Amino acid sequence: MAAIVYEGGSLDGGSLFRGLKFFIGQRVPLREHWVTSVKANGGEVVKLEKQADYLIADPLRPKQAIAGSLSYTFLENSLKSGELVDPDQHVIDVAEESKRPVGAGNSVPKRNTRTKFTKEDDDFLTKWVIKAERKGMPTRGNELYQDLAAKNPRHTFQSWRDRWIKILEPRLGPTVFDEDDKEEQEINEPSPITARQPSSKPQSRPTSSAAPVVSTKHIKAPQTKESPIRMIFTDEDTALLEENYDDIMNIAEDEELNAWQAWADKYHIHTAQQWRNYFFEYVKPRYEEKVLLAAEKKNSDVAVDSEQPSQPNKLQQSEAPELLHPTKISDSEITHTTKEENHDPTLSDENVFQTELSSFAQRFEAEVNFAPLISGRKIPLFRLWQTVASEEFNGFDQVESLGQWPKVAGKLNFNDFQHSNAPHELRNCYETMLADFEEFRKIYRSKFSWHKEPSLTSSQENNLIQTQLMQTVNQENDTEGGEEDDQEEEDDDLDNLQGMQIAQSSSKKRRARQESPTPSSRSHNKRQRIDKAKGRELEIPSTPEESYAFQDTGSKQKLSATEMARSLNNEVITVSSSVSPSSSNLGNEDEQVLPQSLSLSRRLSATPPVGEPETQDFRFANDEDEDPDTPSRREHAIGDLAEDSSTQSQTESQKALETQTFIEYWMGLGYAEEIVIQALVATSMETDSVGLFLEQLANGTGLPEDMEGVWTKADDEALIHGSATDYRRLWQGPTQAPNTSSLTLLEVLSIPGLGGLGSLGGSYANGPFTCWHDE
DNA sequence: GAGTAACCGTGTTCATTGTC
DNA sequence: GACAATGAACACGGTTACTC
Repeated sequence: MAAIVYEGGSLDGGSLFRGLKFFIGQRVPLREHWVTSVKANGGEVVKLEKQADYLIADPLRPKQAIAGSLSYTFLENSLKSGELVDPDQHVIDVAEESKRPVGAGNSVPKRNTRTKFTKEDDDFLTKWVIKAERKGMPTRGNELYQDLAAKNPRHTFQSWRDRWIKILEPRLGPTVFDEDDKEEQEINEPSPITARQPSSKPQSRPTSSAAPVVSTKHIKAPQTKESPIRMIFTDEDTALLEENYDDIMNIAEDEELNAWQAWADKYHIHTAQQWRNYFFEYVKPRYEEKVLLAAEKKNSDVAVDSEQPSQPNKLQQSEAPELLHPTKISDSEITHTTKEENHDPTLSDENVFQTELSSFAQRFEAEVNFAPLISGRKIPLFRLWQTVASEEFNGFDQVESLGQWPKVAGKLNFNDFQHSNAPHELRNCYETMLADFEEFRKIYRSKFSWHKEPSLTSSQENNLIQTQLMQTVNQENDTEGGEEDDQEEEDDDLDNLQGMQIAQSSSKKRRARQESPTPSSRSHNKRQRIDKAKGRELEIPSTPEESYAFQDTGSKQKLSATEMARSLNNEVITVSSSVSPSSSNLGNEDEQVLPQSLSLSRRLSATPPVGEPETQDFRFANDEDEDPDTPSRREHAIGDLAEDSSTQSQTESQKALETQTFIEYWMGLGYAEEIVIQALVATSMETDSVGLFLEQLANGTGLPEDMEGVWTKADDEALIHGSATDYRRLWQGPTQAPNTSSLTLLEVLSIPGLGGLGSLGGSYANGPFTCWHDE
């Protein structure tokens, strides 16, 4: 062979590569040069690798080289030498994993024939992809189709993938579901969607420019192919899906395909896939977020909107009622006793429910999720409360004993097949967040049957409340006389002592110490259920009582009147008035009611607490001067309560009995008697605070010194020099606190000039207990 | 031969993981 | 935390069998 050497790429022609076919990779350096050189020397550059005798590639890119490829140095050296050099010396060492043969390669089975996609293939593929998508798997990756190809080798995974991406997904809907599917659909039970979809919905709706658009990630058909299906979803579309949220979520997995197709058949404006994508990508997250926000908003509303009287379902009406209660349980379904007796407003008024539960939880530093996630759905906690507390189920204990949680789940539209775990989750949810609340309310409501008093109207209750407050003021005025001028500083102390009790109305006297104590400073309910939430990080916003603390004076009375109309407070107020509205002895009245109930009610965020009248002694002492309306209201209230005045003379034996009851109650909860007594002493018989201290005393951690209601050494030092010495004799120390039979403290509460319990200092666990009287 | 669609390869982007 | 390595996901385009 005549060797023609082409130095520097000269192209004078030759026969060096005559008869040889080369495939030169696109990324080979100086590719054009090599192509020209090959052709100039009689060779042929082919377009297909498999047509080539030699594959020329870049040795610096072995991964891109085909197995058996030669480096371009083969051409270079051959041209230099004028003869073909040994190709073996120029073979590119292709990495094993990247080796691939010419053409389809060996990594996948080479198919000599094409396999047409049948309808069965398409259906199989569609169901496979939808199923995967529902599990959150990517539908455009390789893995999904590799698995599919392993299960159904009629096509390669690439082919399956292509089929879906290029063909089925764009046109999904009308073409995916063939007659066979429809027949199958007819055989199966009608899906919830088809069974419950509204019959009068328009079949087409105007397009809203502001409406969200289905993700083009999944649906690109209208952009590439002729399709009557529009991409824009209107608010009506959204509302339609939200209305059927529960039903959609209850669709069994194997029914989903047919259900969406049926849905799309009825609402032709979108394909089944579009409807489905839109629902899961937009409607469902949005819906759940709305539920959550609605719950949170209610909490904040409760804190801020203190002057608003309880308006049943107000929020529900204003904020997507169907959202919060897509399948609302009717009041009649919940209870038939609402109008006659013992109506629990928490069952009918979500605002009340959330208010009271928030307060209850706050009391125990627990966190309440008003939109808990159950089997992937966020449900309003109120609905769970309504359902379990309804007459049909009659509370947690009955549901638990009768194993009715599946039935409860059914009531909440959980599919027993698809959401098999929903009953268990609902139970846990209820037990964690509602069981104690329910128990509390049961005890509380049964304890005070007065609530069933049918003759006591709301206005009467309000009047009772007013009267209670006014009588408290009267008592104070009668006993303190002109000492009111000196009350300001004392009020601060009272604020500290009584915490939120005064917060509602004594706005001007708020001090930093009234701020909510740190979580660690609060004790917890001893019971286990509540403690479950103990470890959670508190996210409860500023306490509602804080909000009330800044109510203007003019609103105080109104606030009391309206808020007290709320159930729990009504209960307490009525108790106070009916049992013994002894206006001057706060402690006495506290002891008249169930300790836990009382303490809890005092913590109720948006409502004046149980012992409000008593605890407002000093507040109203000031308020009297500020509020010109007070006298008239007082007269009115007194008039309403005239018959109760006879009950104000509580005997000491009654007091002793109540004190005993109080202590026994807490002992019944597992606290040692001395612990209860110590807590009582520490709180100046402020039963509201007892619960806060009991746990810490029981744990041996002692009482915090920076906690409201706990009197510190520093406080004592500052205040010990007053006329309190007159009363110091009453206290010998924590260990000598009044026992269950001692009413010494109770007597102190009514000592003229002392100002009731409010002016009585608390104690700290390890220091001398001190009473004082501000000069 | 042209058109279609099944099949395939490759480059880019991005998220995850491991290392420093 | 920064960086690199790795692999999955994705988009795009090429190849080729098949049909008309």
